[in-house]
Amino acid sequence: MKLSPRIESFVMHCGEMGSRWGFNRTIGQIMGLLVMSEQALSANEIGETLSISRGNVSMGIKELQSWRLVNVQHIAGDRKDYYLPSGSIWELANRIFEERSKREIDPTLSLLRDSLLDEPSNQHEEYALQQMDEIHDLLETLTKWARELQSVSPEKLTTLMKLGSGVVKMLDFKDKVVKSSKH
Amino acid sequence: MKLSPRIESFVMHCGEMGSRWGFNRTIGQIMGLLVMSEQALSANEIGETLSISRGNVSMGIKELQSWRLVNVQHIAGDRKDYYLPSGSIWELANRIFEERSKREIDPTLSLLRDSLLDEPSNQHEEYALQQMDEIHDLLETLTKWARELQSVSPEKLTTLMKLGSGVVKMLDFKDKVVKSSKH
DNA sequence: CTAAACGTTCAGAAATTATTGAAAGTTTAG
DNA sequence: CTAAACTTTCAATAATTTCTGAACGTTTAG
Repeated sequence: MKLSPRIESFVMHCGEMGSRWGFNRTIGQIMGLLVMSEQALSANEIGETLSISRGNVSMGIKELQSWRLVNVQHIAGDRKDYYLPSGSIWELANRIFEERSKREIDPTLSLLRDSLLDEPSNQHEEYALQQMDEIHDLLETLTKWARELQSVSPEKLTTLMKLGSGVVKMLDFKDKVVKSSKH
Repeated sequence: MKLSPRIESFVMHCGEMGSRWGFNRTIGQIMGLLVMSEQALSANEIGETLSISRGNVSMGIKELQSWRLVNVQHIAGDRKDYYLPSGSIWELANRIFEERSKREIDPTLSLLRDSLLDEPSNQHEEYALQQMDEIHDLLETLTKWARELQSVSPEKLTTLMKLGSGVVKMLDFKDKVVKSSKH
């Protein structure tokens, strides 16, 4: 499949950014390609378009499935697997976010939880544990916040995001209302 | 410098997580070590404690400085540079967040902006550009949100975070108040 | 001025990660 | 059952990233 220059440069960009987004070049390219394509693509089409081996496509798709970013589609009378993004751009971003906190935050949180069970045993540990405790708190708050936002409907989330720092003004507003109702 | 088992395992964990957080093992370890240490450390102390070469420490510190995560401290009558984290845990997390969006989002945003200037030139591009546009929107909203939250004071941000999905209930609350005031 | 005590750089070596392609596994049409 | 059309796996290889240590630069004490 030949890509237009513009689409090709987007796909290649996804490759370059791949490792920053948490996967590797090939996987970035595959995802970029699938997102750009209106039809689901077969493994062969993907491999030919990106000039990568059949085996590599298979591994890449497997990884993307573990991130819940692609789904398989079957076409009646055709034995091939056709791959497509598992949802809208919004949903994909959400999954990446979720999956990344699982990989980047959860392990640390669990280490810190264990580590903080015992009392400090000397001067150095006193300070170190204090620091660990702060990190622990921060991460707990972050994941709690993230988890709760996951359960909010996309529309409300959009409203919230569009509001930006207006959220803070709203906080003040609520404070005022609550206070004045106490009088 | 000999570390207690608990501190050592935290530092090693930072090493393992390093690449997931956007840097590499050594850099993760150095940062972990500095965060655990009440006193600023010299390059030699860092290298000896972590068993890494002098050159590697130098490069690691340089990288951490480019992330604005460590500062240098000088002690009168001592020629050595002493390194320490550039702020509280909260501030460090903030900087990592900021720096990562710079590296993970900005380049894509700029590619998309350019790419979306011209009209689609065929059927495939029509769909592809629509997708690019959605990604563009999402990233713009995200960065705007992030930028605005950066300008909010830590205390208010803490209140906001502790509130969690309560924020959404507040949205409803505001709606109600606004609506009822229209009667 | 010299030597010691630092920090920095960078070419080559080592370690890690990604990729290929051949072999093996699976499914289905005939 | 067999062959064809697929997918998956994995050992070997290639590419990339990280690390070392020697060479070099700078500053200052004596």
